[in-house]
Amino acid sequence: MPTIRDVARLAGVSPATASLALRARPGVRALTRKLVEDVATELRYVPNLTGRRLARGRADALGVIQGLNMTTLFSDAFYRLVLSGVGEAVHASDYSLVIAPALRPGVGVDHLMRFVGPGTVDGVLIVGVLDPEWVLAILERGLTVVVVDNHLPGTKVPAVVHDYRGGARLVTEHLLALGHRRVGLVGADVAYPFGWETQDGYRDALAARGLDCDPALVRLTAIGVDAAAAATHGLLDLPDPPTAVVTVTDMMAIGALRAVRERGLRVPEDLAVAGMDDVEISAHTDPPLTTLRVPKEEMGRLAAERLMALSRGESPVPRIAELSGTLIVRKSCGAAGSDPAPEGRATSLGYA
Amino acid sequence: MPTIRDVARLAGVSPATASLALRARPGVRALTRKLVEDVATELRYVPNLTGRRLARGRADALGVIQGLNMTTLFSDAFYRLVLSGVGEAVHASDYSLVIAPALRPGVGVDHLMRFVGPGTVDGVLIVGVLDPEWVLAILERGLTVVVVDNHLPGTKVPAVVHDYRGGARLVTEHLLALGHRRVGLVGADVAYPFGWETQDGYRDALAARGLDCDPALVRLTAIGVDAAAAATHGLLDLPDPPTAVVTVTDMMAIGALRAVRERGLRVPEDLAVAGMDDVEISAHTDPPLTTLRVPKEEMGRLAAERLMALSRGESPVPRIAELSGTLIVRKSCGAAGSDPAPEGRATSLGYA
DNA sequence: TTGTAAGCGTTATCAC
DNA sequence: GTGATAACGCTTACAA
Repeated sequence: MPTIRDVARLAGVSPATASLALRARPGVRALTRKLVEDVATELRYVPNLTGRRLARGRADALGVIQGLNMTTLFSDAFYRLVLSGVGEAVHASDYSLVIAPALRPGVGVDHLMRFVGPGTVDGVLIVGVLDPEWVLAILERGLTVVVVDNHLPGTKVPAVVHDYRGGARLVTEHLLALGHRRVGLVGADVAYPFGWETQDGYRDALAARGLDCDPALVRLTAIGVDAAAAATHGLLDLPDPPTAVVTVTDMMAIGALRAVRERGLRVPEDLAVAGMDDVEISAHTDPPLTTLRVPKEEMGRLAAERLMALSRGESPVPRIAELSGTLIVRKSCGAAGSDPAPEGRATSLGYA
Repeated sequence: MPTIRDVARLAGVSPATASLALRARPGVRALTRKLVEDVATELRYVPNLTGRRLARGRADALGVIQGLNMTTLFSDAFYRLVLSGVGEAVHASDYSLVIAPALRPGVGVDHLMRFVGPGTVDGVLIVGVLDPEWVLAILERGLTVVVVDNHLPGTKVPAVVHDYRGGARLVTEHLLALGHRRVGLVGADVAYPFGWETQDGYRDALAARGLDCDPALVRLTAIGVDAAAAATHGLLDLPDPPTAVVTVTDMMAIGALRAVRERGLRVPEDLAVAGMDDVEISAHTDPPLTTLRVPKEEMGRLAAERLMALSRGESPVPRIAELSGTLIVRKSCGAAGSDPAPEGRATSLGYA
């Protein structure tokens, strides 16, 4: 592997000059630059990033740490789109993207530093939910941190979040606007903001119509297809069952669809079902899901941009950026809608 | 940021000893080691990976370069599972995973070296199809390369591939075994191995039964839902249309399903449809797809392992590793089957 | 068992 | 404009 000294020697200049020339920096004669460049291509010289990083004291790279509320970043229907946005932004700025292993029992924060420690990356993005102590442990290791799709109340950790409260309200209001008066909630029984924000949004919508919240209609369960199916069965077992239900993720909505099907009932005639997230599969269920489109890629993009800014010493404000979703009306609530354009780059960036 | 010299100084030892102690290497007294470790945790010392990489001359990291036959590695239904397997293997070996930006006009191989050049990674995995010249250009830059899901005939580039020929044959045979005699092929009009291998497999199956291959039943199109739908329409327009069709990807099968639906016909009664790949969505179409399960995660895992072995100087044989898929019988061909376990590790988010 | 010293490949500072 | 030279943080002979 030729080094910059090899290039310099063959070009008859010093390494310093060769370095300047190859990076097209001012302060080197055009002729000299040309000479150096020619030698470099001749030698098939590739600058060694590691050397450069050490010398410059920065990596121009970002790390990604996955939260605990997903099995795998790559396979999770929601987060892989966030990751896609991250990749876009990072590469657009000529930063590298480093993926850390998932935290597991046995893989602690210190182990993580062997992959995304200071020096290798200029900061890390925490995607999803991670115990606050762990986040703080990461900060203590000297890394710049931005959290996506979660925030740590009571801390100063910058975050990019989605307005789940407003989103849940929007979805619930849609059902109410369709005339439903008994709307159930299949919520998430989790101890992080997503859990209570979605419940609050649901209650906001009811309250705005002056409706009472019947506790029997609220079921908190694990986030998953099976648990949501069970919860839906529970709702339909009620003496006075709901005519519509909001599930806080689309995968849970798929569970609800299954429960209805298992009873020989139909969606939306017997039960209207609305989800949240708008993942790939949501347009292909039977019937296609009415849901809230969470701007997943945009969240990833924004978070990456903020992290890069932070690593350059800038301080983006506000500390917490909140994006809002949009209602996607398909067929699972009865108000038929044509399928909208798939989620893509051009999304309105509604700060709340 | 404390360095190893800080740790050494405070522990009253030399950097060399501190280095040995912190890496739990032999040749240092237990007491000394304990002392060094204590100082390190006290100082919150995190070893700087960049320094280590430079000193050791290896990165313990792998890069991933995405091929041209996908939009995004993270969002592609097929390749994200390959990537998932890669991540698993890489992290299991304590290697880092670096994602390179997609090659585009303007992002050439040299630009790529700013992300996954020698020094930063010990080798790169090329996922999917890339022009042979580009692969060679990467090799010329001194990187170790393994290609996944494609191979470069006539070169010595190691690869992990899937037996698409055998797979297409398996799927076609399934249709023939069900009694179909006019089986169409919606193949891929592409100039890389996948294209012709799938065609060969289809013909193999027919030949094994002593059937002629009616050229009118073979349609080569772009890989995509719409093109496949159009091709299927073409087949159904024939005076003597097929009673079954094989599409070489599941996304194309979805196009075929749509075409049948658009004509007011039914699957499988009027046309049996079989796909290949078995992506996430394939179990959720209406009807669920009978398809070939390509071991995507396994391919990624194996490729990563081979690349790591290669980077350590070992030479895995054979140069090309070929994996085979398995037939997944669902309902789109009429031979009802219960849905098999999903690919990969059990996930609580498992689809219904 | 421990310390010294020489690199690894690059960039940045400063003379010239 | 260009060239020495000194870092950057770590590992590893080799010497003690």
